[in-house]
Amino acid sequence: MVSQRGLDVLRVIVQDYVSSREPVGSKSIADRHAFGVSAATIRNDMSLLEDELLITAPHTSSGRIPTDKGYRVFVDNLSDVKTLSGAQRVAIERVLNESDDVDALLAHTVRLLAQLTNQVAVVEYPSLSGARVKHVELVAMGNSRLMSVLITDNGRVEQRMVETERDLTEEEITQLRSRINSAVAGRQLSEIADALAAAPDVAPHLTEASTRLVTALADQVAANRQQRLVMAGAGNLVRTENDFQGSIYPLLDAIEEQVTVLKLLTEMSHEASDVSVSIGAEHESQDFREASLVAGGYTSSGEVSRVGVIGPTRMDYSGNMAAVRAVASYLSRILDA
Amino acid sequence: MVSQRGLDVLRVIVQDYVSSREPVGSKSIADRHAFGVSAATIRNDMSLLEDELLITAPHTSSGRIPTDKGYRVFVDNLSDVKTLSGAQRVAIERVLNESDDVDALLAHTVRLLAQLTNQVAVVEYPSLSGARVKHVELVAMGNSRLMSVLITDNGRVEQRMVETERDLTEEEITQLRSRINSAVAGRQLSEIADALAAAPDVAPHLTEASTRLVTALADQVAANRQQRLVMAGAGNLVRTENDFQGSIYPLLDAIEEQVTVLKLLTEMSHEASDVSVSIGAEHESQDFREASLVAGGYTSSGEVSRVGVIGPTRMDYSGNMAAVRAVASYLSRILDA
DNA sequence: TATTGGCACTCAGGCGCAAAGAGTGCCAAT
DNA sequence: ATTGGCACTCTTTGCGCCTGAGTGCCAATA
Repeated sequence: MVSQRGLDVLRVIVQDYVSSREPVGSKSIADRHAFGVSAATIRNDMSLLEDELLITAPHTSSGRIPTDKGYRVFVDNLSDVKTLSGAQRVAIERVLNESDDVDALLAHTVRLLAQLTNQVAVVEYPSLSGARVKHVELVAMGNSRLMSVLITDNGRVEQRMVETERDLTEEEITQLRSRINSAVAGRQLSEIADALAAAPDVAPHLTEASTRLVTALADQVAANRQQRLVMAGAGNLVRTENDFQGSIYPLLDAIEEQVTVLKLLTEMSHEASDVSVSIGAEHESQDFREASLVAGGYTSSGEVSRVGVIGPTRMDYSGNMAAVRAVASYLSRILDA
Repeated sequence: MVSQRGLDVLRVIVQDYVSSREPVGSKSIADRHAFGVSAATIRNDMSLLEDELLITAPHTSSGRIPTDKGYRVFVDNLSDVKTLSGAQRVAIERVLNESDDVDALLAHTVRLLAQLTNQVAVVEYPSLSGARVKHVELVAMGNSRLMSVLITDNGRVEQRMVETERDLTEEEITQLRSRINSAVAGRQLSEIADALAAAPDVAPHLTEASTRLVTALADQVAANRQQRLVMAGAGNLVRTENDFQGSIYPLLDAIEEQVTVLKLLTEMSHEASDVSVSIGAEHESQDFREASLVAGGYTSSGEVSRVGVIGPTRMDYSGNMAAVRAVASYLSRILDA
C-alpha cells in the first residue's frame, strides 16, 4: 500500500514534471525537497507508486512521469487550491464589465481565459432552453422575404429569413406579429411550437404565410437547442506541442469541429459552481487521448452552460481550475443578474 | 537579363519546391522536365535567376528555393489559373445554400474555404457602412434596461443593452420607438447619428431615456465600423509548421488578434472580383514575415468586404487563388441578392 | 554566342562509436 | 523501515567519417 509519504512523493513528481517536462528521479526529489529521507527510500516509494500505475518510466532507468491515473489522484487529493492574483481578478472584472452584448461578452471571456491559463479556452453559449420569449419582431425585407427576430428575456437575439409566397402588406405583417406575440410572449422556448399550434386561426389570406412563419420559428428554436461554443488560444496548444506524442493537428481540428468538445463537456459534472477535470485517456475520444479538459459551469437564466480549457495532460491543473472557477463565477454573476 | 527559358525554369522551381519542400537542383530539373537542354545550361539560367534575387540557396551547394520576389513573379506572370473541380463547386453551392442567417453563412463559408485550400481561412463580416436601417426595435427587459435591436436591409441584426434611469411604460417605449424609426428608417448607418440629432424633441419625461438611446445607437454603429472577422482551419497552419523558421505561435496569436489581418486585408486591392496576393516580407508585420495572404472581395449591399486564406509562402498560389475567387463570388451572389 | 561535358569542391545528413550522466534495482547492513 | 553502495541500463551528446546531391568554373564545341 502507498504510504502518506508515498503520496507526497507523487505530488512533487507531478509538480516537478509539470514545471520542467523532465522525468523526475529519486535523487533530484531527495535533493530539492526536504523529505528527510534518502534517495533510496524515495526509490522504494516510487517503486510502490509504479506498482499502483500512478507513475511510469518513459524508458528503463530514467526518471518517472505521472500516468493519467497519477494525475487523477493528484487532482482529487493532492493539489492545493491556487488562488488568482489580484491583478488577475482585476483583469477579469475589467474585461467582463466592458462588454455590451452577449456575443462580445463571450468573445472577451474566452480570450481572457485563454490568456489566464495559457491554454485553449472554450465557452458554451448560454443554453436557450430555459429562456423565455420576450418579443418576436417581423420585418419585411422585400422580394417576398420576411425576417423574424426572436428576442429572449436573457438578451439573446436570434434571426431568420423566411420566404413568403408573396410580399405582405404592412397591415398583414402587423396582424401576424400580434398573433404570434400574443401566443408566445412569456413562454419558454421549448413551449412555443405547441403554443403556436394552439393559437387561433388567422384570416385565410394569411394562413400560408403564417404556416411558414411558424415552421421557421420552430426550426429556429430547434437549431439553437444544439449548443455552440467559442474557442480561443489555439496558439497556446501549439506552444505545448511537445507534450503530445503525435501531431496536434487532429486535436485542433476536433476542437474546431466543436461536436466532440460539446460531448465531453456534457459528460462532465453538471453542477454549476463546480470545476471538474477529465484527464487523458479517461475520455473516449481518440483525438483527446493525450489532452485534459478542465471545465466549470456558469448560470444564465437558471440554465447551466460550461466554460473550460483544453491542454496537454501535463498541465497546471491547480492554476487552471482556479482560473476556470473564477471566470465561470464572474460570468454567472453578469448573465444571471 | 533573364531569358524566357529562365522564367520557365523559375516556374518549375516554384512548382517542384511547393510540391516537395526540397530545394530543387539543376540536375533534377533537367531530368524531370523536358527542357531539351543540359543540366549545365539550366545551371546558367539559375545563376541568372539568383542574380535577380528570384531564387536563393539555403546553404552553399544545395538546390535553390524561390525568394518572396520569385513567388511574386510566379504569381504575376507564370501561374496558370487553376479551376475548381466539379465536386468542389458542388460543395460550395451546397454549403452556402443551406445557411439561414448571416452568422451561419459566414461560419460555413470560412470552414469551407479552409477545407478547400488546406490553409487558415478568414472572412470579414459584411461592412455595415453602406447598409440602411430597416427597423429599430425596443424591448423592455426589466430592471431599468431596454434592449435596442437594429435591423439592416442586408439582414444584419445588432443588439445592445441600454440602461435607463427608470422603467418605462409600454406606451413610452412605443413613443420612443416610433420617433426613432421615423427618424432613421431607410437611412444609411453613417447618417443615423445626424438624423437622430435632427429629429423633433420628445416629451420632457422622455428626454433622458431618449438621449441615452441615441447615444447607444450611435455607439452601436461606431462599434461596427471596425470590421470583425471569423477564422477557421488553425490546424492547417500546424500541419505546415515546418515551412516556418521559428514557431508559428506568434502568427496564430496574431491571426486570432484579428487587427493585423484586418490591416493587411484593407491594404490589399479593393476591387471586388479581384484576387490579390501578399507574399512574405512584402507586408510589414513581423509575425507575417514568412506567411502569404491570398484575398478576394465579395459584395454585400454594395460594399466590398474580403475573404482570404493565410499560409506559408510555400503555398499553392494558383489553387488557393482559384478557391478564394470561387468562394468570394458565391458569397457575393448570395449576399448581394 | 549559347551550350555542353568534365571536374574539383562544398556541405548537410546519416551512421557508428565512445564517453558522460542520470537513474534504477537490488542487497546487505543498520 | 531505512540506508549506502554498487553494478547495470539507457539516453544523450559529441566526434569523425562518408556519401550524395549540387554547385561553379572552364575549356571545348556547334
